[in-house]
Amino acid sequence: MDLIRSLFERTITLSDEDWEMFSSKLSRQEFAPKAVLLEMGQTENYLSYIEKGIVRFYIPKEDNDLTFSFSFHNGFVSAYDSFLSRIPSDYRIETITETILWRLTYQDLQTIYSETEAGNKIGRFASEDLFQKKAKRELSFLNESPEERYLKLFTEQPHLIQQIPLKYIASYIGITPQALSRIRKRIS
Amino acid sequence: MDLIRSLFERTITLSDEDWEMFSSKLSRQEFAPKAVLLEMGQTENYLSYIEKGIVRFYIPKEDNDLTFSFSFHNGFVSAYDSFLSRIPSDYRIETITETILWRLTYQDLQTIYSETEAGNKIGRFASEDLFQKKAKRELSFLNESPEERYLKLFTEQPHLIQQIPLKYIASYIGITPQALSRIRKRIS
DNA sequence: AAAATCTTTTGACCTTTATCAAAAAAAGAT
DNA sequence: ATCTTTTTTTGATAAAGGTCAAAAGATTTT
Repeated sequence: MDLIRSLFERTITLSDEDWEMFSSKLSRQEFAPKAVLLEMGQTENYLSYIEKGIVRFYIPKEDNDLTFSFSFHNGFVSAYDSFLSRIPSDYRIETITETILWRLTYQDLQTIYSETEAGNKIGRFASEDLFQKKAKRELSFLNESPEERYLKLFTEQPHLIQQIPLKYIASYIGITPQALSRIRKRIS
Repeated sequence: MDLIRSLFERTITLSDEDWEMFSSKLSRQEFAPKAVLLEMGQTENYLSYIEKGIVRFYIPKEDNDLTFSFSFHNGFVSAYDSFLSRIPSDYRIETITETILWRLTYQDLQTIYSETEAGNKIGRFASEDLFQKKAKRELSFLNESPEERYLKLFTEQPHLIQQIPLKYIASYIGITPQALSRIRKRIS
């Protein structure tokens, strides 16, 4: 729990009362591998912090799912667009490995927004952070070839490649598993 | 000015005092076509609302610029990542057509954040909005072919295709001008 | 209006990825 | 440990986009 606080306090300073109020709303939950955290068509009700584990975001497809994002240890999980807009999610969220989350419900977050000074600040930081990640990814699609995207993943997050099935990574990069297999062959 | 207020109030309700405080910081400025709003390497100092005009975000390249975003009439302009992080921007922002902006400086926004209740709320909404746009774009890269992306632009924002040079649109879609030209031929 | 510059199109050829199909390898279940 | 299922690799072919080069069309400048 203190871990979470120290994480936040890298960017935001919270008063003890605000922290008390905030942390009292968090609930800890464990999940097995391949547990569904949010089903497609459901409205996201949680904003969760990952204590441990790997989570995958994807649109289920007949043959090959469209995996568009991962979240890790120390990151956040939420179908944030659905969470914000209260519109059903058009994708599914699932654990890959065993995962431990600290969850905050939409209602509780609204309470935090309205009752604490720091609430909107937290919401603003979370959104700013998420925005910056997506902005980076946009440039990677425009600027880099699939091969470069893979190499970057490989060098920047090697643990990732070891724990996540390649077909998910292929999808995340924007190519077929066959093409990724050939890229790997080429660069090895 | 009232236009801006009514725009905000679609999502956020401001008290008259907060609005007074907020709007007093906005300054109106006009720009000619191809005016540089932010040079690469400079730290973004503005968050601006577009009253009129079209704006292009791009990384200058030897032969062909990498255009990754546009903003229009009623939208916002800012190298928001640089604005947030206070790190120099690695891209340039330029008008395409004659443009009128309402600008807010970083310092003034910080003042608004600290002095008004609504400040963080505004910041949160702006970030949430920007996040959702990038998230949509991420899926369009993974889900759609360049041809589909062009057709979507063409049907959803036809005015855009008339006013923006095709080579910028090609870059935005993620292909060369030659490839876009052939796509246009194919589907016409 | 003519010259100069920039944008868009076209052609030929090459590289990369998609697709269909199947084998090999790895992981999970009994 | 063996069988079953899933994941990864390999092969062959086709489609799409990239690249180099140049022509045609627009726009801007003088």
